Amino acid sequence: MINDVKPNGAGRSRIHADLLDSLGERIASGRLAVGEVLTLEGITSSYDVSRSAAREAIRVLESMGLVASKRRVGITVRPREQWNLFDPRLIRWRLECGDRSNQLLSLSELRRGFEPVAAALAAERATPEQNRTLAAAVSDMVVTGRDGDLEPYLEADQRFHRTLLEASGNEMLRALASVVAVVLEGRTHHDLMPRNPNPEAIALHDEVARAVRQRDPGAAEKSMRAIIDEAAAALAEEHGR
Amino acid sequence: MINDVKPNGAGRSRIHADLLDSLGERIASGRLAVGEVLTLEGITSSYDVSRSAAREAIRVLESMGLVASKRRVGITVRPREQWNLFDPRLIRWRLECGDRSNQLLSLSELRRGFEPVAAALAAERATPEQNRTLAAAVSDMVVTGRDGDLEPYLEADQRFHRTLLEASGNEMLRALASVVAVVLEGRTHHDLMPRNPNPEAIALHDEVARAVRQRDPGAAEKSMRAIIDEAAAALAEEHGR
DNA sequence: TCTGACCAAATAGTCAGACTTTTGTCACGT
DNA sequence: ACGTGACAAAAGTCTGACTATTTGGTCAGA
Repeated sequence: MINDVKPNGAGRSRIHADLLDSLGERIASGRLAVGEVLTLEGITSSYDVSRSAAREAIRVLESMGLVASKRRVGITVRPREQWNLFDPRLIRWRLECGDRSNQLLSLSELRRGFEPVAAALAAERATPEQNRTLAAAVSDMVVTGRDGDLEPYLEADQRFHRTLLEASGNEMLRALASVVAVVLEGRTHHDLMPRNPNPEAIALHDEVARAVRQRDPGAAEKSMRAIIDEAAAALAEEHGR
Repeated sequence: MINDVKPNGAGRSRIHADLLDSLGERIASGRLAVGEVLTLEGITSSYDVSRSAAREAIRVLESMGLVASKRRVGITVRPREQWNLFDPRLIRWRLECGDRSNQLLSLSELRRGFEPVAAALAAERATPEQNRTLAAAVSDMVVTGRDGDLEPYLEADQRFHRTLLEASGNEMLRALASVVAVVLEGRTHHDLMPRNPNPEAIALHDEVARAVRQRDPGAAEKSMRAIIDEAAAALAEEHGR
């Protein structure tokens, strides 16, 4: 009996969510190794859930590319190359255990690609409302950053990036907002942030907001690239010590 | 009774796959509008499948952010901003109907972000084996492109981009290979390609391959950007006429 | 008439058990 | 060695029951 699931609180559909979370995290962390084989029977008995609950969880994991189900064989953990790494849940699982900094490193490389492009597009398309939101977010980052209030700072930071990606007017870029949010969250919640946010980083956010407001795609793109590089450098430093 | 599902061939788990496909496509195409409400009961009776099958399909759609399920109210189609647009299946559904060119346009903007970065990274990290694969893919593109063999050309094109993304050594970038593959596939299978591939585009692929081989990240990045721009321009032209 | 408490119906969530289909394995005969 | 056929294991599917939650309405009282 695997005592991995959270207590069945007064919440909604806990069984499915808990089972999914537990299995997903076990796979993401490698505790269930690639190639390992499960059976529905095994899951129902070790987690003490019904067959339907187990099947539904497996179907979701299958849709994320984490497992493959075959008759007469069972449920096999698929090789990592087949995982759908952009699923926010999988990202969260991977951050919660195992290769945390690994994940954050690859995410940073990726952000270096798409956030500058998003900034450039936003400079062409942002609405006045979005510009106001960006300015407000930067302002909040300044205050909370100075006081060392990490939670509100995180919220403002997320708001900044989400707004910028939305302002790009590109649905796919906007969809990456949840990914970026998870990354920022993971960075502060897993002690990969300096206790006080770097004032330089905040200044760069301000530069981006200003460039977007002034419809200067080139400058927006450049400053955004600087933000990512700063974040990557900070991450490397925290990781190194 | 909605006669939307493919005939139950000799395949494996047809019921689930067909139901999921049908529902997913109906939602992606907008035939099931945002905010519309389904019930399990309705699904089981209109598709003539069991409750379990319906539940499993809904659970997967839920995990993609396409629907939300609530007691006493039913299964609601969620607003598009909440969809997980990076799920390869959703991309395919959206290409198969409705906003095909819309989707391809946003994908192009996105590719403009990450493929150049991938090319630059590949120039630093590609193995000799990968360089060989890139060269072979370009060679195949030249011959099949000259003869107008669109299917083999597509295959070589996909191979090129997949290899490049893999060579970036970044797992997230590699994961985008399936996205790019679907896009390339959609472009040729939906008459959004010129009958004969543009020789200039092929030359650009060759430039990228050479820059990667010569460990020149800047050149690789630049040429890759040119590829994307060429593709976007071609797409706009095909779309425009 | 408004307010609040309570009740009933609708609907998803969960479970248990049966049957069907596919497929890997192994024993058997050639 | 090489088919080949029987067996069994496992997922796939279906059905029906029960549970839990939430909505919406009803009714008593102020």
